[in-house]
Amino acid sequence: MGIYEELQARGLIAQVTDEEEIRNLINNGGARFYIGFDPTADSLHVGHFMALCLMKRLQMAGNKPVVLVGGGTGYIGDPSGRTDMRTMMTPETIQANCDKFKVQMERFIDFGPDKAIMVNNADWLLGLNYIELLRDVGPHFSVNTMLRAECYKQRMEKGLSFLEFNYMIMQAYDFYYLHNKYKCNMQFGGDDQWSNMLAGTELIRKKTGDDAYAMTITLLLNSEGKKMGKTAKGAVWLDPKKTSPYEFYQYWRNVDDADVMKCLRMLTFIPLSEIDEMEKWDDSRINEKKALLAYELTSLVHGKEEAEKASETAKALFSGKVSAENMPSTEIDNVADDGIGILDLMIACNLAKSKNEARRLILQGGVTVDEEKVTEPTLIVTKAQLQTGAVIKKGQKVFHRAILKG
RNA sequence: GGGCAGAUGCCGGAGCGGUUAAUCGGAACAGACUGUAAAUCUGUCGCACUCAGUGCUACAAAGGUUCGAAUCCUUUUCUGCCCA
Repeated sequence: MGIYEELQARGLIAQVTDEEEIRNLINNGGARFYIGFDPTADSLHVGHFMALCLMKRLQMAGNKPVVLVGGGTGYIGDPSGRTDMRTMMTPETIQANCDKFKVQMERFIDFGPDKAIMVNNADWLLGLNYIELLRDVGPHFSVNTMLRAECYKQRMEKGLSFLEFNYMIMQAYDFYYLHNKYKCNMQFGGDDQWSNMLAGTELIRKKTGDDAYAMTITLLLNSEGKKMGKTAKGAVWLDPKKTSPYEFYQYWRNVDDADVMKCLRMLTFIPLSEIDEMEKWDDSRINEKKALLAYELTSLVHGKEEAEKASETAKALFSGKVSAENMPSTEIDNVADDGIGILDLMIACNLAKSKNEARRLILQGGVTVDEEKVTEPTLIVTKAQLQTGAVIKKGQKVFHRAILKG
């Protein structure tokens, strides 16, 4: 079974421009493919993770990845699938984000000689001359076609600025540029990128007569049809400072029953034969699958050691032992001699946004400190408790340790 | 450039002079039930406090009319639609 068949079996392939050609290329390690990442935040998140995994799989099969960081397109903002305009980022932010991306990606992709390269489209986009560009690629784009593109449809009703309209042209130009410079012959991307990617293959064909291919990855949606990787706090990040390994683990530990198998297939590197075997498991083993999923992913992103810790912590906490070491924690300073009020403490630990919210949680019986249910919002947590690390439990499954600083 | 319509809480969307911190739906959070799942039921869902109460800040922004404005008027900003 070739890599193409494996991707297909894992449900990762959404659309392809030419199945036969693509199959041949990637199964024989002949693809030099690129995936673009827009630096819209200071960390990669779960959405990018899919793309990274795909890259890794293809790299393992002998294909050469080109990681493109959108330092230039970041100035524009991709309107695909969005109903509102992106906020404009400053050049400094864009650059800082690009740098962070690079560090995170090095965990996954081997950037050794002749293995993979990383480029930043700022290097060629920022120096473009408007008139030259127009004369160069302008004639090859049909506005009529562009307006019909799915990715602009939504925005046609809500309003689409010329700035964002040009995103497609920039992305197509990227592909064209990479094709010329690095013999890049394929592009991968999220399913929402389909029209942008097609624009690229067409531009290459029109300008050079060469064939180039595009393939999209299925977006990871949960059983409700929403993008996965979002929590109440926002995205699930790959940066341990933004989403701790424990929280990351918990996110996957808590996926819907209906989504477990899909996630195992699409996100992990567990051999398909084992996954097929798991499919046959009795329903009573569903939690085993979830634990496995969480462990595998945490291990991929944060390393085996962190995965081990997160898994141990979770096991301990949920079996009632509160002594676990690795739960998320906050260092508290400025504590008066007689202690700190539970309301302030919860805010300090980010467990509540306001005192009102904290009070509410307590009145509803949702807060526990060191295994004792808090009944009064006036409760004081003493310095002694904080010294050893007071464990606050919010709701059924949010554990947090508050430790005295110093 | 001209005409028309609109801007309400996380999102959608009511309200069109007082009884409105703002109907309703979704999301979210807590409780019950469970398997750290889903579904269901209950409660909560602007901020603060001495919290069954009180105060403050809010309906794009700024002014104004009024005893009283999210609701009326003026200007500004933004958005959609139509005409050029």
